[in-house]
Amino acid sequence: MQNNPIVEVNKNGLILNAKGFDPYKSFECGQCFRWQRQPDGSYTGVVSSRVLNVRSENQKILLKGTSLSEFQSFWAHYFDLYTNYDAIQKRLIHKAPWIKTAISSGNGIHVFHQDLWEIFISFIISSNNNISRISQIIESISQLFGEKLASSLPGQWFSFPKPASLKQLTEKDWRELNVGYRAPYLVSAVASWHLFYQEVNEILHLKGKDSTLTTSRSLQKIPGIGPKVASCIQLFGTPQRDVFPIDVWVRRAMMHFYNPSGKQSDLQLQKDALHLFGDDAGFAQQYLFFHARSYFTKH
DNA sequence: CCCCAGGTAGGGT
DNA sequence: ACCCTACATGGG
Repeated sequence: MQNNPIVEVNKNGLILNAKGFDPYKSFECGQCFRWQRQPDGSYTGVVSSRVLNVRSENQKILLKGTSLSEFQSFWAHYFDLYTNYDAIQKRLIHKAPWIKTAISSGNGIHVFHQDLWEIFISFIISSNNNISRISQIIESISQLFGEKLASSLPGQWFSFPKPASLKQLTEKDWRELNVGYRAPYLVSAVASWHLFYQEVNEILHLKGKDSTLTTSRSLQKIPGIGPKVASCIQLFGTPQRDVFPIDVWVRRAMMHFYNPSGKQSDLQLQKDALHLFGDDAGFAQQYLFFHARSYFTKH
C-alpha cells in the first residue's frame, strides 16, 4: 500500500502530486470511453453523477470540479491511487523481461475502478468496433437516456443511463443508435443484467479460488459476450485483475514479444499469459495494449 | 472497391 | 479444440 497522494487545494482546484500516475495515458488505454479530450488538451469525464476535469502538466495533476473530501472519498479510489504500481512492474519484469518495452511506453497507466453496469454495456458495444465509434454511441445514449448533470465545468454533461432507462429500448431503438447487429445482444443483456449482478455479487463476496473463472462463465452465458468482452468487463468493472483480454492489439503485441515465430490460438495465448503473469495479468495486458496501439499504428 | 475496428455466434470438421 | 464466415457501421 502506497502513501496517500499529496493534495494541495487552491482556488483553481486540487493539485495532485501522484508520482507514477499518468492520467492521459490512462484515459487513452482503452479502459474508458467517457473521458473526452478538451480543446486545451485536458480531459473531462463523467463518472456516476460526477463531472471532473483533469489537466496533467509538469508532473502535477490539476483537478477541477471536485472538493478535497470528494477526492478522498471517491476519486482517489476511482483512479486506483492506493495501488503500488512500482511493485506490479517489478513483478511483471521479473516474470517476463520482454515486457519491459511495453511497460516503459505505458508507464503511468492506472486501471480505474469503474461502474460495473456501465462497463457491462459499453464492452458489449465494443465488440468488432472502433474506440471513437464506441465513445460516440455511449455519449449519445447518455445524452438521450441519462440525466443532465449540474456542473461548473464548460459544456453539457450527462450521466450514463441507469438499467431501468435502458430497459425500455427495443431492438429497433438500439439500431437507431447505430449499434448495428449488436442490437439484439443489448436488449437481452439489459434484461439479464439484474440476474448477472446478483450472481457476480455472490461470487465476489465469496472470493472463491476460481471466482474469476466463475464470473467469466456467468458473463459468457449472455449473448454478445465472449471471452474477450467478458475479461474486459471483469478487468474494468470488478476487482478481478487475473484476466487477460486478447484483442487484435494484444495479439500483435504477444506475437511480437512473446511468440515471434509461429501461430498460437487466442486460448493458448491466454493460458500462457495467465500462467506467466498470474494475478497481475490484467496490468500486463494494459501495458501491452497501450504499447501496441502506439507502436504498431505509427510503424 | 478493399480492409479494419478492444469479437461473437453458428455452423462445420 | 480449431477453422470459417456473416454480421452493421463508419473511416481510411
